[in-house]
Amino acid sequence: MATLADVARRAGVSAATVSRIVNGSPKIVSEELRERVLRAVQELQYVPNAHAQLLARSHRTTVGVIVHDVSDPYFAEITRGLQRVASEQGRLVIICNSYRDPDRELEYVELLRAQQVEAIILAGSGYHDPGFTKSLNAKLSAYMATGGRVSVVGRHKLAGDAVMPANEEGAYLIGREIFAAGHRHVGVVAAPKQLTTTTDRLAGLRRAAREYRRTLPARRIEYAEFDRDGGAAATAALLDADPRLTAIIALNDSMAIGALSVLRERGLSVPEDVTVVGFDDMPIARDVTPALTTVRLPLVEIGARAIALALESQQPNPRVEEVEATVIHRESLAPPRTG
Amino acid sequence: MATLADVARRAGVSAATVSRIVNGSPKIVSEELRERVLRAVQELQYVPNAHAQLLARSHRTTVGVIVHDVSDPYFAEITRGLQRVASEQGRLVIICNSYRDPDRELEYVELLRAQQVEAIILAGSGYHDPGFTKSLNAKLSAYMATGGRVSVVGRHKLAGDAVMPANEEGAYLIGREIFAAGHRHVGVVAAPKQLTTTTDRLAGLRRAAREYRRTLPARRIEYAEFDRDGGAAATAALLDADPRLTAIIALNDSMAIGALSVLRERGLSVPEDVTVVGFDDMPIARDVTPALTTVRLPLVEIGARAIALALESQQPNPRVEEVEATVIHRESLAPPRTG
DNA sequence: GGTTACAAGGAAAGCCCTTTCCTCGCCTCT
DNA sequence: AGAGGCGAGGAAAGGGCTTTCCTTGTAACC
Repeated sequence: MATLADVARRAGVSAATVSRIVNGSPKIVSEELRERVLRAVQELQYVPNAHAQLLARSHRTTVGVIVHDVSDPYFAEITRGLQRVASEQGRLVIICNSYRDPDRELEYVELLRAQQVEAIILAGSGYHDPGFTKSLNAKLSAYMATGGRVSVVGRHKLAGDAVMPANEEGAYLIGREIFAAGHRHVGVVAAPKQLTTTTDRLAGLRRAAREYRRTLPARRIEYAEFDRDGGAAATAALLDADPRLTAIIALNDSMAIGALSVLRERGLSVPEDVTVVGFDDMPIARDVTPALTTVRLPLVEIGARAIALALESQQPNPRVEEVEATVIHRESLAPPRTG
Repeated sequence: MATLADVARRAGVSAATVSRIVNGSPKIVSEELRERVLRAVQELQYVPNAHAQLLARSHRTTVGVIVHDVSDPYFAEITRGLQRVASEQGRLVIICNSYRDPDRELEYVELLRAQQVEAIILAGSGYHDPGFTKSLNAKLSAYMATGGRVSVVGRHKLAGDAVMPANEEGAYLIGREIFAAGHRHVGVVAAPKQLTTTTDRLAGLRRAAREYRRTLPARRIEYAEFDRDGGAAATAALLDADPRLTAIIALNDSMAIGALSVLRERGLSVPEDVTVVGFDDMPIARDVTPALTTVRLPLVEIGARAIALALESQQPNPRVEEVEATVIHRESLAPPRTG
């Protein structure tokens, strides 16, 4: 690779001059030199070494984001919002997939710190695991102590700014709809227990149940992987345990889609035989049959807010922003047959 | 941020020793010093500056990938394969979304070069635009001239290794199924004309048509954005122009899903009234109603191959690997009503 | 006892830039 | 004519790390 020095030599000027021209510094440089340098840059196909620049300059310009998996639509949407703001602000973003592995998450925080990122965004559910939370917080605090910015989405107990999707409230709202429609035998297709997202949403559901003088017994909650196949498995288990189920609440849309597929296989029609609702309102939710009634979280905006928070001027006290959830009514919810 | 020198000072040793311990160099260091250093590292929460390391070391360890949009399932899958191989090989990957903007693509090549990446992977359709192709090639060649590795997926005319999805062949195969089933009025929901993916797939369709002594007149091809809404718009246009259509071939699954939604709105049932087929076999294809008959491209593997090619030992002559397409039979294809 | 050999740790050069501080030459003003 | 000012360009000091080459101290050998 051609270096600054190569260009300088070729143009017969000092490195300082080349640097000034290449970076458009305010310092005035004569037209003649400028031309010679630019020509040399062209001829050598010179591109400045970003790492050397970073070392020499003081300000950082990269932000890191840790998600469970970008190819999961939930995170894809968040990342999209994030990217938009990032490029508006001239920042490069490094995306890291933790695949819901706490250790990997820890490693990535370290890696991003090593990369000297300006901010770290953590998206995705937290874990009920005090040990892990503690060590993550320790790493995050160390990073923040040296001027790093941290912003998390949907995690209660972490250092840094936070944007909190209304998981509890959203679940409460959709739960109300279910109970208001008269469902008595309702099953919950849930994500793994140790995810805070699971417990938050479950809490909302329970609040709705209480309001309608119902309960959500443990046997009507089936925990599984937080994806389509997990949803299918949990639905099958629920149905096997109690064939009278008239409604299934899935804790996200992917799981709801898995539920739909099992129901179809078993010849049960939705919503006539069984109501199914999801959570998140991912784009595909309107295109499955029947279109999913679900809870919308403004994911793109959540991502955008998270990075904006991190990038905004250094405020000492962590801020938390709540974002609302709304129920999207489509076709997969109906009253039970025997009303 | 604590630096190497800080650690050295605190442990009362030289920077060289700290470096050797932190990086596990083969050089032997006494147990006592090692302990002192490790303790200092702990206390200072020291993390080596990755940029300084990169500058000081010779070997690179990051690869860059340019896709149209990671949140598009097509690229999400490719990226997943890519990421897998990358972490197996201890590489960090930087993902760049070009949003199908040629200029941005050019910029990103530059940016990745500046980041000193070991390899650049370009995924996603090429453009029929000689000027752009030429300048992209120039940049790529400059990069390769200095030891950079390039690998592209599905682009004919670019420097570097390539993995070529069988776009023409896949389209030919699905085309044959359509014509063999007896469809005579078939419309094509196509992506923008200037994408090579469009022309390749169209070519395959034409070959199939020829074999069945049919043609694909221009008025039966509607070009639109390469996504769900584009598919919906194109389908509507096609239907308006010729209500007798009995089959719609969409050039990818997203567009097919858009087609499905328009058909549903208009009260046409699939596949009884109209057959719909897609392309790519993205995960959701099996979950829409009716499940999509489509062409499968092994996307995860394509991503994995692309990065493997780039990372393998420096072979001078570019290699190209073809990957096969297969038709996945589901429920959205049937013979036309009037035999 | 003197030489050699080796092991353990340190000094310093180098990686590629940015930026501060200088220098030099010329113009302007009195 | 001399002082002062200013404008254009360069020298050099970092920035944080790796790694080569040295130095020093000790063990081993004849």
